[in-house]
Amino acid sequence: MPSSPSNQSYHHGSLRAALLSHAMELLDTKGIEGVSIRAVARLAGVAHSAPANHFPNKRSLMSALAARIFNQLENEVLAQMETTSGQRAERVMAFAEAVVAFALTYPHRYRLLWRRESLIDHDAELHSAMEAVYALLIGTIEGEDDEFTTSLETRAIAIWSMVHGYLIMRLDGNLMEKTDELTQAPRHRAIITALLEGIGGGPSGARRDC
Amino acid sequence: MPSSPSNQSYHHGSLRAALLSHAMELLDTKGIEGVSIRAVARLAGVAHSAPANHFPNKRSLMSALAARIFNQLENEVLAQMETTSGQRAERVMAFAEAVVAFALTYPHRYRLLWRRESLIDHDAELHSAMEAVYALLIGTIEGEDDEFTTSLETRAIAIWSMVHGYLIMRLDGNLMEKTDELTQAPRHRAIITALLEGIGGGPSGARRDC
DNA sequence: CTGCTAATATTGACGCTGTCAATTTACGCC
DNA sequence: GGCGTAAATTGACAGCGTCAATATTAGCAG
Repeated sequence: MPSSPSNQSYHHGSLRAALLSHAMELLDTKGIEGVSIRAVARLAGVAHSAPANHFPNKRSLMSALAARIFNQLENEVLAQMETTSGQRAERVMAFAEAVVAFALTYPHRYRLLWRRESLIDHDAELHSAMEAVYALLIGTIEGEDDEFTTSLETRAIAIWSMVHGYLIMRLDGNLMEKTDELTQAPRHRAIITALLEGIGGGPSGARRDC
Repeated sequence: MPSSPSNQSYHHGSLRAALLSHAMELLDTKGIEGVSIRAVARLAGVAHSAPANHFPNKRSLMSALAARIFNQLENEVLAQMETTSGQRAERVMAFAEAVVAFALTYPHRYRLLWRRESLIDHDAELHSAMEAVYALLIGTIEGEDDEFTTSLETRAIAIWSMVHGYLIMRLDGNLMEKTDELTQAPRHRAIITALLEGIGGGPSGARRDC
């Protein structure tokens, strides 16, 4: 009966799913370095070498984990964007809001997404899971006539880069600690605003919130 | 004679500097995971436990390495910015240009700078080395009257985030491969341009280069 | 110049890791 | 019912970071 995970038979039945689940648990509690094949196997109650049947090496396990995390992120972004059907700026802000919220809630999961040394270089499943999130981002800025200096794709990468760069530094506490302790959470809103309005041309508004 | 590294005496003389040098060499050739205390000691020709006298643990070694890398980056940025004494946009571009060039030349060094799990949380030397680069960035955008929607600090973090986010994804090959193979290197110029001109308000120029 | 102390390097051990090989178990299909 | 094969087990290996005990030497006090 493959549907019973706690089966005490020799064969686990659904070990692959159980391994991923325990790996996620370890990732959340102990961080990326805390995820080891042997520890995961221990949690699943199987021998240290049992995972080898489902994941040929550690990177394979971590890649499957990362793909699952990208899928979660996609769902979070989708949910957040359903609450907003407004203008381009609001849609971009909703995207950023969802990613920031996810990363701050599950910092280690978010970090793993970019830990390329721990992942398989061109894993198909992982790649398509990431592309799905990227497609959502494209959806936030396309549709209207594009007469910007930069292309649609460049602007998408710009948004993605900024959100990601901000998060990595915030999660690590670099540069941010002294600033965010004062202004609290919505700093990322100001960051996105800076991107939307530009920082090189001159004043484009009166209100300053951060 | 502490100035002779290849001294065959029992005491190395300048082991700490030699260890850092060999660690940098390993970092460049084998990546972050390739830097191990024992491998570094092997390269230096000392016992596997000799580094413990100079670095209490691995994070201490990696932090010293990262601080040295930040210092190198600071010099690169300084050199690049001396070639440009132009407007704000050109200074920002020069900063980005220097960081991008450094990261593409020494990808593993750049990656280590943000590998917080491998570094000491609040190492003083590392922190001040990073702040020095941050101060250069502040210098690129301050001076003129600030009447932007966002604060000076927010705009600095925005630039830094965008450059960093772009680089991490480009080094990893995420999202970038299919785009950069077409447009080649100067994609990051377009990214910075997007930030300078803004992406939310509407067209602000006619020329489109990427 | 002698002697002592503290710094530095060595050896050895421990538990942990990822990975491989050989073996045992049991499911499912003919 | 037997059998092939997938799945799990045990055991081993080298490499890792770290600690403890030991050996060597540099530098300074007298």
